[in-house]
Amino acid sequence: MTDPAEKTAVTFYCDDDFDLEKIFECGQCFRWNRDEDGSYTGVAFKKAARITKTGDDITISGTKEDMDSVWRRYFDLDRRYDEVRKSLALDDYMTAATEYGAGIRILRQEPWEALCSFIISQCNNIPRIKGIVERFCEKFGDPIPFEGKTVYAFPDIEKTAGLKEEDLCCLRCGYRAPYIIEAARAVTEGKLDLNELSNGSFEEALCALKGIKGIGDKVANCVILFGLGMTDAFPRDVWIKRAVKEHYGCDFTPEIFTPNAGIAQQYMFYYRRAEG
DNA sequence: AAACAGGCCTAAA
DNA sequence: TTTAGGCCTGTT
Repeated sequence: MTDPAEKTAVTFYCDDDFDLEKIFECGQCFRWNRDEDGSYTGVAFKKAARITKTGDDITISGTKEDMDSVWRRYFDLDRRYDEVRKSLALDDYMTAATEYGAGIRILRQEPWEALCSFIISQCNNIPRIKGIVERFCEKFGDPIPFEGKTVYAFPDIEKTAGLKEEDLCCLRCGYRAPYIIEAARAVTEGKLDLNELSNGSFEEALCALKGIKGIGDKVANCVILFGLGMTDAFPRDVWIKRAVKEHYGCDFTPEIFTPNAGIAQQYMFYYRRAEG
């Protein structure tokens, strides 16, 4: 097999927010890993890549076609995050949060990967989530040659739908195993059209996702935000609940951040977690 | 050792 | 409609 990623790369200038560490380690994704030189390698949309930042230059391994067909959208490059931050700095707290999180971008991930990853995320910490996801990919994902090694794509929905619960025991994902399989089957059986969801409303997507056993409000909102690209979805995990309680009280509504409540949520999350 | 972790489900008020 | 307890696994 050829490995074009080793030979080519695309570099572009970015004067907007783009901090690799914050993007990949703010809790929104689980498949990017840092190397000693500060670059990150990962897989998305069946493409492996290494991404490096030098000054304001971002270099992504792969062809220009990969850049245009995958990474531009994945990294949400058509949105000005510096302007989003400004619009969200409505009070002292959000001013501090957006300054602290400057450099974050919301990744537009594959809907299925987001769905599956955030099912796994429930009641888990990030290292364990990453471990489970990685074992899932190694065991059931297509191999992709990259930089002399083999990495693995996220497993296909169809393949997952054909698995039995015991096939997933090696992941050590516990009680989430049936949820993963059920979600995949909902898609292959036509009960849930993940691609179509992004064309509909937030409410429709929320309702459709929560119709699947194992997907509640929090996971559904994560899927809508990170997988469907609806920037108003507002996942409430324990950290967000703490932050909201401490700074806004119980009459808070995320609509004050419309149309970017989900992005606001990410700044709040990242900031609150850093406080410990 | 026992409690807790980036939820969700079910049963019971 | 809200609340408690249990759930796999891993770490503290």
